[in-house]
Amino acid sequence: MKNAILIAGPTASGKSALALRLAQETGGTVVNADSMQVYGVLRVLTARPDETQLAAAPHRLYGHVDPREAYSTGRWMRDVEALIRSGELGNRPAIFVGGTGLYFRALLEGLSAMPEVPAILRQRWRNALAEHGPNALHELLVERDPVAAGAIRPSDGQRIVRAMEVLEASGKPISQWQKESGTPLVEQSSAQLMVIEPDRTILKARIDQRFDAMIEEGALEEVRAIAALGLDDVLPAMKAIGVRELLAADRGETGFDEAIYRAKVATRQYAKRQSTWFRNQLGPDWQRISMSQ
RNA sequence: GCCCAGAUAGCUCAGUUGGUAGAGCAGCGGAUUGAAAAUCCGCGUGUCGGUGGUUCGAAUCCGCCUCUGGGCA
Repeated sequence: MKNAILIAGPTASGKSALALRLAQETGGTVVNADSMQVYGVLRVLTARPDETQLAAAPHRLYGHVDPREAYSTGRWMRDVEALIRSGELGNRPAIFVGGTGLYFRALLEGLSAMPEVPAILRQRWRNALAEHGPNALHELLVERDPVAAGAIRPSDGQRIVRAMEVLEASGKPISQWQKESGTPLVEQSSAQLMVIEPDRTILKARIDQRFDAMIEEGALEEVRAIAALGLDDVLPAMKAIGVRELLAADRGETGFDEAIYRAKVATRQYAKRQSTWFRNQLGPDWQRISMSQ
């Protein structure tokens, strides 16, 4: 698609507000590019737009996924593609906003067309990882896909498992798949690319303040609600920052002050990883904004 | 006022019989192609409270001072 606006930035950098403003100015649609805000739970804890904000401009791909499901970059790309094809965006700009660097890369460069891996296979390799550890699986990968093995550290269990399951599901090494670039969904030359790069000290203050506000808005109740679903801890929705920390406190394993501190630290560390991605992975075409508002 | 115990990295602490110091957490840098709020890699950032002494050499031993905690008054 043409004339898209992309807004990347670490958590709590004020990007959602900027996206909303641009949507109102242009009549465009805000499209979520955040891997956690897709889930239909944890509205407060994932800082998903509230009713008022949703009413102020069209928003898409927010909270549309059941937390029992494991969403993925591939599914997000298919959702975006379906949205574009539906024609509902019209000729007003789509404003992609979020903190997931990989989503932006996929949008601009496409994702290799690897086939869906059957759930049974996925589970088998995950079990193998749990049982034998990453190093043993890496040795296997060295034999079966030496190129991928060379690029993946022997300690990186998650990527090793991905390489093994793709190979087994498709009969083709993941290193081969990755050479075949996919189809971009956004035409970069016509797009406006913005990344917010806030000062660390200011961002820390904003993170602390925002988490306190989340607690006041009912983050604990949200976490209790998701716990009541009895989901497996490995599901992405259960990995949202604050879930583990607040649940531990709710069970009496830690104090709430401790849980809040831990969650703030985890958010800060996440923001740092995001900043590293944006700093080094986004190309020179991105406009770097020191701080919006 | 007296007695005792502390004072070492941003925080909590370790440091054998003297050889200019190291863990965890925090922090910083990096990787990143369907779990990415995930996963993984690298880095110690220091007036060892201050001062004088003993010693070739002091975080370590001795004196004095300062601060903190506890006890006795």
